[in-house]
Amino acid sequence: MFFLRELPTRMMIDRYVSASGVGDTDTVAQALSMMREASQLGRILDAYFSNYNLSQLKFHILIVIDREPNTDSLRQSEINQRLDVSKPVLHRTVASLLDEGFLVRNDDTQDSRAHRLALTDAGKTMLAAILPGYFETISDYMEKKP
Amino acid sequence: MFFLRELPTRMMIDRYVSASGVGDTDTVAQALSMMREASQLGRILDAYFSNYNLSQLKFHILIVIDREPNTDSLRQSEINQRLDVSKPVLHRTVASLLDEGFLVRNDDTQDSRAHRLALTDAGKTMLAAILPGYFETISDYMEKKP
DNA sequence: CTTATTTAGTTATCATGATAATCAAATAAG
DNA sequence: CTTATTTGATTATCATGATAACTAAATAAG
Repeated sequence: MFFLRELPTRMMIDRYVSASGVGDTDTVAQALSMMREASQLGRILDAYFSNYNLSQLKFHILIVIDREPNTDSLRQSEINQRLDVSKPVLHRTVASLLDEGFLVRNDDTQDSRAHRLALTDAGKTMLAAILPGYFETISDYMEKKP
Repeated sequence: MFFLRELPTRMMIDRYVSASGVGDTDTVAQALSMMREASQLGRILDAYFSNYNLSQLKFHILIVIDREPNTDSLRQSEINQRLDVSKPVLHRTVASLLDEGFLVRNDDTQDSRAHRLALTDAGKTMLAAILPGYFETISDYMEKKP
């Protein structure tokens, strides 16, 4: 999260960046602007997902299972390879998706410690319902921002 | 936070965006890429701040007080106008900065409900110590990313 | 003036991120 | 084979974000 509503002035950045010779002022200004915009868009998307009682993480879990080319299920550890989130948070969020009926869990025949997670029909329906508005929300933000 | 390590393919975006006519595929792809990069840089910055037992929010609080042109103190409500964060979180984090000795709090002579928050010498020293590395960290990330 | 509304700050509670530590099964090493 | 290490999942605990509801003081409205 990047909280600053007004970014540091070019002068202020310049005082530390080009003065100390560690980088380019414009590039740093661009990075700060990127972080601010991503925070704003992130908040807008969180609001969009909350209409469906979902979160960005839940959405991403559904997405990575759905888009897998050769199977319709993944292990928790495989989801973890695809999502940059800690194991306990993934575990808790998967548990919540199971509880809400968007995922089902079956034993893994290869490894008795593991399970395979697949989308239910409700999960597929939710994903189909949420995707167009997701891209539209992003598209709207990009058009309307200065 | 944007967790997806691999962004949706252009084809997948296209299926929802240009097909439904609600936006431009390239623009959406650019937005997703921006969110991913901002997440990654955010994690790197969090790691940098944690070396100083600080957070991005604490840093931003110190910054907005320090950069104020006509005064060396702000009310909590004034900080809130400058930072996109909820009142309770700001309150808690200011309390923590007071406790750590980076801020001091004095009564506001205009309004008995309010207080004025100013940097201590330790706060100014911390800010001076952390700023160059902050910009350098951002600069490094921008140079090294693909 | 008195009452109503707004503003500044605070408290309680919840949601969602992280790390550290643990258990059991699978795999590698001796 | 037996022991050591790695891997998959889980639990406990903490950090840091949010909203809702509250108090007290300041300000506006009647």
